[in-house]
Amino acid sequence: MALEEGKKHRSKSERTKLSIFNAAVELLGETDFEDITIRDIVRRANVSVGTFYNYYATKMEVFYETYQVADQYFNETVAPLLDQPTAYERVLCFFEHYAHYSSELTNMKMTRLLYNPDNPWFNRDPDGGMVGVLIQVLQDGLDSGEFSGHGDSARELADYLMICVRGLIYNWCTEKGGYDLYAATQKLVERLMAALRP
Amino acid sequence: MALEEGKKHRSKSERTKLSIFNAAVELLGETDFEDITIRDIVRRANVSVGTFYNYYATKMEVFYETYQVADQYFNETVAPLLDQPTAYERVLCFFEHYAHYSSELTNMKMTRLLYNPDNPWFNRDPDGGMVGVLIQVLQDGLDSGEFSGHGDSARELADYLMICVRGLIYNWCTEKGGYDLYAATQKLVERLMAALRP
Amino acid sequence: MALEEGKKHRSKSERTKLSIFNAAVELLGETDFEDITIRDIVRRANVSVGTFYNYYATKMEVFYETYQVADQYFNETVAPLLDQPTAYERVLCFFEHYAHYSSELTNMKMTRLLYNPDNPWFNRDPDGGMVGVLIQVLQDGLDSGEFSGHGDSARELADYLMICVRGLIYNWCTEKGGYDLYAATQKLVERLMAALRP
Amino acid sequence: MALEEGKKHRSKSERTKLSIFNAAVELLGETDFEDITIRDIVRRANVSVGTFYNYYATKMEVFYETYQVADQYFNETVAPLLDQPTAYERVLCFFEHYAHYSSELTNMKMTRLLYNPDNPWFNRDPDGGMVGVLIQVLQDGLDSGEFSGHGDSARELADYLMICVRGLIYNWCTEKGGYDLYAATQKLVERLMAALRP
DNA sequence: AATGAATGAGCCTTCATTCAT
DNA sequence: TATGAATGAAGGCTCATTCAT
Repeated sequence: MALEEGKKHRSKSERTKLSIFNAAVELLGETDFEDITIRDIVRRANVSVGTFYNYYATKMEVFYETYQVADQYFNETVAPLLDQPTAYERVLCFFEHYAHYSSELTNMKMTRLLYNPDNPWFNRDPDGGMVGVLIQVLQDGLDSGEFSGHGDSARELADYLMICVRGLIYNWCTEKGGYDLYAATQKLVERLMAALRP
Repeated sequence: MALEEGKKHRSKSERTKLSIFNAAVELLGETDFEDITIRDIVRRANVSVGTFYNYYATKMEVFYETYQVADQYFNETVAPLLDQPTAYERVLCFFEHYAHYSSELTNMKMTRLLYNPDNPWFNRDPDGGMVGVLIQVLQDGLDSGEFSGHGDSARELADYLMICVRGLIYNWCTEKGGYDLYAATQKLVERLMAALRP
Repeated sequence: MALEEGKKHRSKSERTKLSIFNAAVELLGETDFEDITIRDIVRRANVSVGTFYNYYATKMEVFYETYQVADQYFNETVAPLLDQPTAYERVLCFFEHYAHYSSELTNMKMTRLLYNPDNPWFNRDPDGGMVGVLIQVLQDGLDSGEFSGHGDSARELADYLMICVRGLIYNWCTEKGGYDLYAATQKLVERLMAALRP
Repeated sequence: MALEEGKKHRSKSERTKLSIFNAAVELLGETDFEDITIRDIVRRANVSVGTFYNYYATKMEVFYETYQVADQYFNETVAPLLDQPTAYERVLCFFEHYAHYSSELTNMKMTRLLYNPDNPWFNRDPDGGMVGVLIQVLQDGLDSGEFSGHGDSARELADYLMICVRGLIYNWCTEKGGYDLYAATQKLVERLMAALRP
């Protein structure tokens, strides 16, 4: 993923850290998390093991960092794109990006890792991250009467959608990406939205 | 899990194998799969490492076996219980048992493990296992006009439901079983069934 | 090798022991000694591990027994065949059988094993075994003036020949039996005999 | 073995590797190859197991390395010493060094190990290694008419000599080095050379 | 005599992490 | 900052041997 590409004039230190991070992300796209060794990462990043530990205190840290990056991506890049006229369309668009993001960054092990309660980013306020973006869209739909939560809040509806879509991504992972995640996501979300009809 | 409890007069050999299997299942409920060692299992089963390998050729095998057990359970125990008048109720009942089963046997690691393509049981005919039971119920509903697949087959609808419910179980695992899985499953399935209304 | 074939009416016990011995010998012809497990042997002999230990106290014993068998074979079967007119021909004939015997029974690991000083058969009187047969032939040649030991005794000449021929068998083993051991033995012995010309 | 002793100013890394190699060689002189454990090696080398694997990918590798060292030794050290007037003397000298080398480095297990077809050095061009040195000497003798191959090439004659001398070393090993290998080698080679008389 | 389940010491190998340079 | 050699706990698995049946 072309994360960070727009920025320039990084210090050497920043570039080293980024090369480590990118190497980790790349490997995550190819290999199971627990099969990735520090050696794999530093070999790809062309640095030494010692250097790795100059930037990350443990092996987990570099992976946790991808979580932050995801939130950033949704807040800075995706949120501004959600300008479709109906909330329904905006939900679809949100998950289109979610599918895109997932198919490039996530794999089963990674997802599991990020949801590991040891992850210090795990219990952060959901409103601030990518789910926050979705909640906002759903709230808009509830407010305008376009959706009915049948008693549930926007946050609860977001959980409902996220849980199911993650189930799909999970399934897609187990099938080794053997089908089109975009199309499958779109079809699934359309179905799920049936429950939000007023 | 009370699996196997009804049977009697097992040979010593059968009892040993069962104690290993049960120890593995128990540990799976407490610990990550990859953090469970052979030594952990045999310590709990009160046998030696050598004994473990008398019954299972590799560490994986004992876990794969839980998969078989699940299919058996659904075919032999759950299927006969699905005698409610409407297909809708039977679907709910199926997932009630699925939630029950999952909350006792499954955890995140286990699910992931079982979906590992290396699992020889992974590519078995789905109609024969637990999903087969669900497919049958959905087919009945489609045939009677109680459901509409909107162009999808019973198998595809089963996938839709299973994917989402697994997403829920997965979420439940990440939250360390912090909420009532039965209630959550029931609520989710009711929502999902909105998409099957004719 | 058709060892023991001529005898009849063995007791069940004798037949069991023989089947174990034969299984061990067969495996020795296919696999390295240290890669043969008790399980391999008993599986081929169609008996249980317990039965193995009823007849042999340790894994080694069954292999050591082949040594005895070799001596027997040379004393009982080969010796009577050495009736050629010249000692030279008798030496060639002896090694012809030696090559035959080796190519069917011996492999590198086995040879090494049998020469292991822990082998209780190792330090037995050489005159009694297969080398004894060779020594006799050489003594005859020395006595008749057909050979000259250039100061060495028949025993020393036998060692000279045995050492070199074993070197050949050893080489043949490392090349996985890739050439004709009979022909190579014959050629080698002819060469070695040049040193025994009066 | 005094290999490598002349060199100085080795890096720490080189010294560590050498200490592992030397420990392995030492142990080989005392114990069967298959009875030598990694732990034995590293204990003697005063390094950790992990360090062993920093230098050798498998247990075999360290032993295979002795093979390379042997070739080097013969090419770099022995070959220049073969300056005697007759080819016959040069052959004797070659095997004198061979006996020296073997009695210090080789033992039965080692020889067997090195001849293991899994050894990547096994099928290397023989002309390049120690046998190459011998072949050259024999070729000289054939060219000058000092020897007669009776139809065989220098390579074949070298095989003849090597096979027999290895048989001797093998015998010497089985007798736990209980006699003077130099003297025995000299006597044997002199005998073997009888077959090369024109 | 025959069985085979049970044993457990011990093997090879991996890899996150440390630290002297 | 950067390096990479060194560490060592820990893991999966093997197999000769024992012994109750």
